[in-house]
Amino acid sequence: MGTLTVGEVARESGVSGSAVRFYERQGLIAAARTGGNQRRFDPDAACRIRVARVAQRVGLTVSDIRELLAALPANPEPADWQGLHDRLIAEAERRIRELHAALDDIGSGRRLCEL
Amino acid sequence: MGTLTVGEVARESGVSGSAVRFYERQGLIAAARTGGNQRRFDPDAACRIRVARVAQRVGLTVSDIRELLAALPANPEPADWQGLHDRLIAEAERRIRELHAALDDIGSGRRLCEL
DNA sequence: CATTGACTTCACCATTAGTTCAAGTCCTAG
DNA sequence: CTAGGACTTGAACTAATGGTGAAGTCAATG
Repeated sequence: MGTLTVGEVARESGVSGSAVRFYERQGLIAAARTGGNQRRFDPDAACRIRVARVAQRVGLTVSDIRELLAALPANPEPADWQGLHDRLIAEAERRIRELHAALDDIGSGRRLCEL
Repeated sequence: MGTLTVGEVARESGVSGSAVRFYERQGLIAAARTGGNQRRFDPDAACRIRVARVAQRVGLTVSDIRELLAALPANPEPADWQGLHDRLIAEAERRIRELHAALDDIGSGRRLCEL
């Protein structure tokens, strides 16, 4: 069920070990424990972290991402990941529209500063 | 020189009084003091705050904005404000490009999650 | 068995952008 | 002159995203 250590997941996903533990505390990834209380992750942990990192670039908070990932079923199929991708894309496009709106407000110029 | 109180600037700019004081501490706006140690702002304070708020929507931090505003001369002319607008626009476009890059990475799909 | 590296928890540090609170002071209108 | 609202300070608190260090435990290897 869980075979990867913190260090292995960290290397595979490109984040620090402390970040891996942080993501577990935050519920983005789940870990089983060995008899000696060490974390053992499923192979999809690194994948979830990679998705989480992209989601962060899009502007989602960790708790947004927790909810996003919570929507995934136990053994996600490609279609499930696709749905997640679609949501991320929609979100990114929303942020882009916001920036365009800010651009418009800047362009409106004097209304900001009628001195 | 300075006639507006904290509350007046707050109303004119649409931010809270505590935010106005915060922005003064951070050097986004300047205040003279009355004999009784109360702040009195120039009429352009609200304008600077409005610009600052748009800049935040674009993703700049308060200290970025301090530097941006510090570049303004004492009595800014329209051209000075225009230069500032141009910088904000360039920055917004940069952020939009970053989001598009994130979109591309999401689109690359399976590379994120080759399960 | 002993070493070594990886792991554990817990708690504190940093940053950003403010907000809230308490206790006290100022200013203006009546 | 006095009441009330607006103002002052500084410190503590918030949320988000981790980083760091101490003290101790586990696991694999020679």
